[in-house]
Amino acid sequence: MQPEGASRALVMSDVAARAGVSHQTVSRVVNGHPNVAPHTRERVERAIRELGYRPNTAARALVTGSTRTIGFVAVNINQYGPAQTLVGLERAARAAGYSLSVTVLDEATADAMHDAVDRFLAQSVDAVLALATYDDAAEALHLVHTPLPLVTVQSGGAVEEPAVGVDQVAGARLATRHLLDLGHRTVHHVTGPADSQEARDRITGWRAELAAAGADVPVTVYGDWTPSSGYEAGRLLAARRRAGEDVTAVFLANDQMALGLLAALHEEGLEVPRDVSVVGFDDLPEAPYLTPPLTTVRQDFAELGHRAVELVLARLAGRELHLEPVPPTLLVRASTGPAPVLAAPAGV
Amino acid sequence: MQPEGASRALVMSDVAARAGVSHQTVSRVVNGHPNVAPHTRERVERAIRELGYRPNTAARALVTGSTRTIGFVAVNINQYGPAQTLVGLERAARAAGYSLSVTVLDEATADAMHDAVDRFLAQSVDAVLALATYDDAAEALHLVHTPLPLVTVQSGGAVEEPAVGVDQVAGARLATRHLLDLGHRTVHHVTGPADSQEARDRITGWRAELAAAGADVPVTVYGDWTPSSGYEAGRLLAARRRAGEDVTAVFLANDQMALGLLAALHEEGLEVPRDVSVVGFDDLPEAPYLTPPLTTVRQDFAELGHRAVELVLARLAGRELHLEPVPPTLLVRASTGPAPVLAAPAGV
DNA sequence: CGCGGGGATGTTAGCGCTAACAGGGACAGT
DNA sequence: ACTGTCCCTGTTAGCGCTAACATCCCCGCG
Repeated sequence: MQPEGASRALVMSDVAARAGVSHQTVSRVVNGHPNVAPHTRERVERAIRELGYRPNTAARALVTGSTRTIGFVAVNINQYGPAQTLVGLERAARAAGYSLSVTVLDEATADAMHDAVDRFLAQSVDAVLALATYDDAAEALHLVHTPLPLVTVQSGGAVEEPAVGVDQVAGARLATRHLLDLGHRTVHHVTGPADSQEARDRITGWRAELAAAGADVPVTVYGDWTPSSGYEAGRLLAARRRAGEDVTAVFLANDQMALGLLAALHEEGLEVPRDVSVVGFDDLPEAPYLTPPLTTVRQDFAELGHRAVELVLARLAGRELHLEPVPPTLLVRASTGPAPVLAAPAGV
Repeated sequence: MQPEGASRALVMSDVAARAGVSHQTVSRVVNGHPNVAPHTRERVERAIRELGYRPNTAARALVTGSTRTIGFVAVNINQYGPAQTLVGLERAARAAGYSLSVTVLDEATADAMHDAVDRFLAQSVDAVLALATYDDAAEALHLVHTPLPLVTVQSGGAVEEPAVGVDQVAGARLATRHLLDLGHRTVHHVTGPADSQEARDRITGWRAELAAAGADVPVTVYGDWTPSSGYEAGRLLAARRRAGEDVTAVFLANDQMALGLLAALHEEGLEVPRDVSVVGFDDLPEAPYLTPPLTTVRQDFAELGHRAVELVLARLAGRELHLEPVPPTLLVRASTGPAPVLAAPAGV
């Protein structure tokens, strides 16, 4: 299919010679220009196939000014969400004929962010995608001035740049609604770190859903995404429960904390979901394998990537485009169940 | 520092005009050529700074044939290891003045792999890095013929291409040794999937260390990286223990399985590390937060990335270079302790 | 004092491609 | 039959840069 011996790189005129046309006609065929006779087009296409020709991107970029490359900058890629976002973005970019150049920042300072964007500029990428879930990253992004089209991902409305994201508020409402629907009188919430827009949005959603149902809004339990903080939250909530509080349902801002909470509840002799129902957020690969399998909220990273790239393409074409946030989905597993009929005044 | 108004892209002759030299002299300064008078060099550098000039990479790539970009292809980036590898690679590439173009494959077929490498070729990257821990990916890589320098990462010797990796065998020996040193008479092993070279290497290391210590080699328990399989392994090992087998120490091929095993042992009424000591592999971010905090083996991904890029640079320069695998380290936490003094004939 | 040599700089020719313009043939309308 | 038009194809001129060659000047040496 492709010539193995890399004797000399093929160029357009090699194809032209073989097809008996000028190199410009080859260019027209390659770029899908309309005014080429079907017969000619076919011959050129055959020559391209037979030779295994590929246009040189550097030459193309030099004359068109476009590299068909998108830069992606993120601060933290260890976490499941960011890693999945990268995957979704890459896939969507590839589908649109773009490749993704990735930079992972060590720290979310304006300097580091500026450096990254600057490097992208030097690389002459066509646009920059930035993941900015944390406030410092979002702020740093604000301070970066660049002629490059910039699209932020998952910044949750913290920036006015064109942005795409998953609807965190809706996700939190979904989780909370599910628990209320199961008959729980209220839902406790273990938050993520305060400097994360996503964490704040999840609090907002949880609160909104409780308010809509007329349920009590319990004091939040602070967490920081780590299983350790989930564990602590579990101890705390168990204590509150012993003190007579109505702790039968807990919604945690991520699955890792749910993992810790599950362990703590187990140690406290509370059974999930018989005594307490638990919902997480993220749908980690291990979520179905926890004991019990975790009910959680899944974000559609493929769709997120798709919309991000769509937005980039729109900006590149000079179109204004406003995209709605991606709706998340609830995955009901075994960690949630009907509210226990404890000292509740009203039974079924 | 940098002109905000992107009126028109600056080119070399703009700098040349300002510095009162020819564009070629500017080129020489930019590329650090020796024969430029200090005085001239200084003037040119000042002009570059004042104007905020940046060489056009496309033009440069066109004439030099090098894009200073490395392609990275991986099949699975969701897992902790691969994601960290990406981060390490990017950092090292950036430090060496290269940028990383990433492709994530949906499936490890030869076709998909070929496609990815082909796209890199079209993009005229300087080299390709491939993550091939699974056999199918490694095989696919074998079938790909390309003029591009190719370096594989974490393939564990399954490919003869120049490769870098973490020493999985050594890691497994470290874990096993640690348990034996604590006085355990033997160590049980929960494996990873059979089609993973890493998983096989860990079995090899575990077996080698047991053999070196003259300890019994118990039948392995099959796992597949998932917490679920770890949970099953926990049930199985607890049963074996009840049947009189000497199950006081378990080494699992990854932390996720350890997570499942921990849950199973807890359910079985076995306490870790009093009854059973547990060691994982990977040092997941949640490892320190499990109950109990997990003793595990950490791979140095920064160093891995560094060596991978070093190898790429060597190949690019035509140098032969053989790099030793990166040694992993053992992190002792609370999940391991001295062997219980059960029905053992010899006590302390 | 003339000449050779080497360091500093300038000039020229592409790298492979696309855009803009030029040309040529076929067809329709008069 | 002639002209205008449209479609197809070819020719030419760069895109911004680096490599190779040309030039110039200054210095040291015979």
